Amino acid sequence: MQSEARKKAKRKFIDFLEEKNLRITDQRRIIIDTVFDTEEHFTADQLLEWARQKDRSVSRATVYRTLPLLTESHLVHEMDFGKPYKFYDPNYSDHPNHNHLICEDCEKIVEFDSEKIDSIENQIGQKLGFTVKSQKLQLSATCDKLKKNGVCEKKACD
Amino acid sequence: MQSEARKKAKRKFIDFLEEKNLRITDQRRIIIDTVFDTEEHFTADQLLEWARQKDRSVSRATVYRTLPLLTESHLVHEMDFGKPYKFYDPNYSDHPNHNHLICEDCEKIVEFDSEKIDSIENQIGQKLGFTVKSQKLQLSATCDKLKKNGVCEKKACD
DNA sequence: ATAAGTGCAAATCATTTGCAATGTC
DNA sequence: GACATTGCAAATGATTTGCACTTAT
Repeated sequence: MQSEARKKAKRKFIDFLEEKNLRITDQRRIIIDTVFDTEEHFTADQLLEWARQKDRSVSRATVYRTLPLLTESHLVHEMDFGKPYKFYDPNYSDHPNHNHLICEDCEKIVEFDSEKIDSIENQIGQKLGFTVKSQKLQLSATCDKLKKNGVCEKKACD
Repeated sequence: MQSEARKKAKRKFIDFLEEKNLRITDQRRIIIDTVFDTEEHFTADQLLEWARQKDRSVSRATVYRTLPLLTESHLVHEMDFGKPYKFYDPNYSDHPNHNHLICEDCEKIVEFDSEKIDSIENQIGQKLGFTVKSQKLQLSATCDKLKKNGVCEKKACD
């Protein structure tokens, strides 16, 4: 699909590593490929699993050590939905202004843009005496389809 | 200040417990008093500390077992700011539509209302096929005062 | 009496870290 | 070769839970 954007993101991350004098190892390459070949949001655990499918040499520690680099480079966005683990979003550099809705029934995460909200946020920050660095608008919701059909798209819900 | 609202909140929580046939113990009374006598946002650990100042018989386990009851009653709001521990807000029932800004420098949490955002959120949910159950708009920001004066209100920042 | 509540200590579970070995530049 | 990076296993730290005892109703 959008392999162009993904290739660009990979290159940008490699550049980021080089600028910081960090090394491009096999494991990092595999993690990068995994991250930017999916459009889905993922957890550290999922990323580990996917990466190890490509190459067993990737360890949990390396995943956990690479994730902060990915977020620091602003190519991946870290998100907290009140669950005991974090979610990561590889689409961030494409549309940095997007927000998220998580379905309480199936944990599906849906992205949406909203510039309107962005401008309100900055107004609010100003009024309070802060400079807004980042915003997270997170909606928890229940799926309308579920109520009608008894199932979500992603998987069965109870 | 607003001891009326606080008294009401305490009573509501007692009612909540009674309706669920749960018991009103000394420890719970102390926790309730602690929670609704502050207007600050707090963590489980802070609540434990404050409660134990009033009465050493309160244990960490009881705090952790009471917190879910408080949030279930909708009198206290649980919040996640991407830190490894949760924050709780005892002002929730007063203005259920408020959102939060957290200062990255000193962890100070500031509340603000915004009905504008609420209505946008519901529109978005509808468009996507979800019924919005709850929303969290969280801004991370840096303190303007800090930049000028080199200190935040709450404590020194680096 | 009985079912709920308590403290304690042990268990969980995501994430982090120390260390000795290995790989990159 | 210097220094970053790795996997492993152990550590961390917030939260949860099993259990035997205690208490509210």
